[in-house]
Amino acid sequence: MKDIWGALADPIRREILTMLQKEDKTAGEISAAFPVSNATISHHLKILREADLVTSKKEKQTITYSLNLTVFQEFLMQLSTAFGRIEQEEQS
Amino acid sequence: MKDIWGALADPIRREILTMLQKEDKTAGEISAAFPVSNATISHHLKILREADLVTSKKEKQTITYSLNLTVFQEFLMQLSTAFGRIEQEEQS
DNA sequence: GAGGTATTTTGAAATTTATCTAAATACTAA
DNA sequence: TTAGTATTTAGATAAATTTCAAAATACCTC
Repeated sequence: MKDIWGALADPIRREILTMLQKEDKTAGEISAAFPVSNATISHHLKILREADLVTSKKEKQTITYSLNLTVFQEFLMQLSTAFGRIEQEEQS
Repeated sequence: MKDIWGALADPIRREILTMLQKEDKTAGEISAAFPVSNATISHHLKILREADLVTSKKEKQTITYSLNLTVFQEFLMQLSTAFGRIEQEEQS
């Protein structure tokens, strides 16, 4: 459904993206990191999938999630062109 | 309250920011641009103010809103450092 | 097939958000 | 001070979102 803003509006979903930066994780591993039910995390993952911010790959029993960095960076690009280029910070 | 993500989650609020890029506008001018009541727009403006994304200045009868580009760009900076630097596009 | 683990889906409750109308505030001008 | 314009606040309702427990799906192993 491609609602990136909506997907990014929830703090749990943003944390999920952050943890996927380091490495791919299974739904169970992601779920274990938050104090909510796995049904809830599954729902958050669905929203992230629909926004194309993550991809999932079914393995034996588990489903492994990966960050779709490309989509995220395209989103950042659009934002930064829409709202003025990001300044070159050159401290030192 | 500084909830930038929350403030940016709503499409009307994002449009308000976009229209303030061109030039400052009064609450009434902003309100006139959307098919919702001015009370609703006033509420959206409050959320944008609390997120520090806009500033307001009371003039005679009107209140003029301005985009706080600095806060927006800091937000972009944080995002882009968190999720990998934005590529240097150098098409010609 | 029976049981076990991993994950998603369903359906419902709770919370939050967006919206409206009406009332309140503030200022101007006659 | 009365009337008018601009904006916000209050209170209520509607719609969307988050969450949970329980059921469903899928796959693996005995």
